[in-house]
Amino acid sequence: MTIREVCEKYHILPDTLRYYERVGAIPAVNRTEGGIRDYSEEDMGWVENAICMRNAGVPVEMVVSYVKLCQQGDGTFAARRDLLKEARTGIVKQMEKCRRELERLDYKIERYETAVETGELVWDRTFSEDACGQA
Amino acid sequence: MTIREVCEKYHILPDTLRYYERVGAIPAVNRTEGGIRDYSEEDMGWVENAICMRNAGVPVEMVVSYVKLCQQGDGTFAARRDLLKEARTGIVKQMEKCRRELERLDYKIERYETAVETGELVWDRTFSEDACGQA
DNA sequence: ACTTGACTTTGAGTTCACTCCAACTTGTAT
DNA sequence: ATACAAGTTGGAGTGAACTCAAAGTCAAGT
Repeated sequence: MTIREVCEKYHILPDTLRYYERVGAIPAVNRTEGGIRDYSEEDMGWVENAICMRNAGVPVEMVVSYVKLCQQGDGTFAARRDLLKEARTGIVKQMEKCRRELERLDYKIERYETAVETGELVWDRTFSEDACGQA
Repeated sequence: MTIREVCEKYHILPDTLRYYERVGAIPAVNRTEGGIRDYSEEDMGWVENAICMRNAGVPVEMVVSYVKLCQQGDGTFAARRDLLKEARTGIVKQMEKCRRELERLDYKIERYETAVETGELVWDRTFSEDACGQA
């Protein structure tokens, strides 16, 4: 599979794929005689891994660390598990922040819906005690 | 309330608060005679709003737009509602991506747990069809 | 062989959201 | 009065993650 095809499949730019490869977020990709990237099934798996982790906000540096551990062989299972657990914790934290803001937003949107009808905006609840649980 | 106190309350840096004010993510803050910021209850509400939205990954530019609409008065209820709905959509999308990656991660972590015990890593599931639903 | 378009590398540029610095002013404690 | 901490401004710097540009190479069609 050419870089173009991979990019179409995952809706990303060729430069992003090359960047991921350059920094090590994916291992070196197969090449043709002429030196052109020819993504194998395995390469695609790595690409997917990087995209999935990045989609969830996992830092590139963490993806790089994971790939490195994988390349170091079977002695790194525990380290890989720990790294993924750490990534998981970060994602859960981020989701919790989003959940709280969603609640806030839903309340506000509801108030604005009413305000659009009546012409008057009323808050019967205050948000002043903490910033979405961050205090 | 001084900038220091606000920062301690919300665990952010003074420079961040000044930055938010400068770009308009919060309206101009009350000042003392000498020109030192003295956050009122209302100012705090704006600070909280900015922090909450940012915590959920809403771009600063969107917070700025919201504040601008609020400052334009009662004629902008519908516009504000629409803006918050747009922010909401973005957050929901991000959470969905996180949810999918969490599933992936949980499966992988579970496999690694087993691998740590047995010394052998086995995938009885493939992730090759899409990148966490992004395809 | 020739054109055209896709691919290559290296390195620089961009965007976002802060974060820091320097020089100066304000407020508090002795 | 005098330190000295804490605040102020304007502007520069940083880190993360791309994204683009330039100059050249490769491959497919005519």
